[in-house]
Amino acid sequence: MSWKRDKPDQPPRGYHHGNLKEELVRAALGLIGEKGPNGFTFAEAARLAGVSPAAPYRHFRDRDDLLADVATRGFLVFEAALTRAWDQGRPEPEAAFHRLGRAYLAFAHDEPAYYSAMFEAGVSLDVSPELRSAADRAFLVLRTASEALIAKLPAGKRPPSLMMALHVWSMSHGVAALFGRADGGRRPLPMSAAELLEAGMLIYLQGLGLGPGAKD
Amino acid sequence: MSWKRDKPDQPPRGYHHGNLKEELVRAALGLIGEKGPNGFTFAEAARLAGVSPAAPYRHFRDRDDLLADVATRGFLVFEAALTRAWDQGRPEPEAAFHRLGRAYLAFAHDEPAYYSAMFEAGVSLDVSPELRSAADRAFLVLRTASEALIAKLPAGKRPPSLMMALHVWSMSHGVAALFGRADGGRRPLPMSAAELLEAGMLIYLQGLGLGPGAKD
DNA sequence: GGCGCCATGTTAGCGCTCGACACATGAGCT
DNA sequence: AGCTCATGTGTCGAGCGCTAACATGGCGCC
Repeated sequence: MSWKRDKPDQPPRGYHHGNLKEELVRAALGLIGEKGPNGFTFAEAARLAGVSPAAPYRHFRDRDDLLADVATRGFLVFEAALTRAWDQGRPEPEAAFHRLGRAYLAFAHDEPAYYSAMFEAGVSLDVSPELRSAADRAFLVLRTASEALIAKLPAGKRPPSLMMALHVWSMSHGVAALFGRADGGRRPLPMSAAELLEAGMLIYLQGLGLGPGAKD
Repeated sequence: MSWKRDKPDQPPRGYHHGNLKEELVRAALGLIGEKGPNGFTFAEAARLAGVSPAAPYRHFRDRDDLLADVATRGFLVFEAALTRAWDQGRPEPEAAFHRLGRAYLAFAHDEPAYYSAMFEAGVSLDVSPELRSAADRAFLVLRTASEALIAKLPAGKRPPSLMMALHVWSMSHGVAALFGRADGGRRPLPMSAAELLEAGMLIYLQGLGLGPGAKD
């Protein structure tokens, strides 16, 4: 009845929606962004898309399946943002590296819905190969950047690039999760999350021997 | 551990449970540990406690209120664990500091239910003053440890202890959230989460000038 | 062009949880 | 003893996840 068309001015669509899957994903994104990954409801997404509560099951096995799809798309967007920020390490790896950190936080801040689905919804990476592959590709950007920085160290003092990438990811994720959300009711800080992360990364790089006054 | 009431051979209790609030919290802990912070259900906790589905509402305003209570208790346990690990910086701050990091991960690993409620359930710290206060006291341990380490630096090179504590917390939380859970279906690592965090902290401290070969 | 398949949508319905009532019980106080 | 009130019970309505059976119409096939 009422889910037919909330907006009566919308052009009436036929029996078939034609693009329901996309619209469900967008509805889910909006709901997750508004009310968190748990406030999102299958039935409400259907309502937003203007279809009956059972229609989504034609496109997603269940609620988790939709969530996993959102997370997969999130990782794709994430990877694109990170890749753009890294820009193959131009003009120099250090500057590009700090752009990467800012891009990480910017993504968590500007795309809270994606970020929630990716890291906070409890979706296992194993539910679909596409999800894992998308997550792996996003991580690969961090790894590539870490390798480029490590290459500037003398051969004897190079840490494993995988470990460095994991450190970078951990710190970025920690800052984003604890302090980086849009005033999510967490702790007030004397500095912005971006500044906090940048300072932390500078100290970490210094510890690796990649400080500002490091000689290569 | 036989707090379950579903055993029919249990001595029947009277109309009043007598300790329902505590038992609900323990039931919630068990459920969160088993099925994640969302798999936990108010009615099921009541069932585990052997009371009717409506009884919990006499003790908790709603589901979130119970979750917040669990989180508050979690922070108390967390603070105790961290305080014990730090042990006032004995015998020397560096060793105590690394104990602290291991304690952080051990807590995330050994008490996944508490950790979920504290950091992953989306509970805002503002829902109750006790929760915020408990979280603040746990953080204070990290801050105290950071101050003790910073004091070993020459006066001109001391970073703000708040910032350092935030860095420590961020990295610990990042490692715990991304890799520290009990094989929760995340990414396989070439090293344990504890080793990863310890290595990261060593590099970070090195960057601050607190490395193994630092002179004080 | 006509026909039929089947992807996509709808309705109906089951079992569940959340949360709200009114009501029952009995522990502790006076 | 008798009162009182915190605590537990029974029951209800609304909403959600998900399934099964049915309706529609776009598209390929002859």
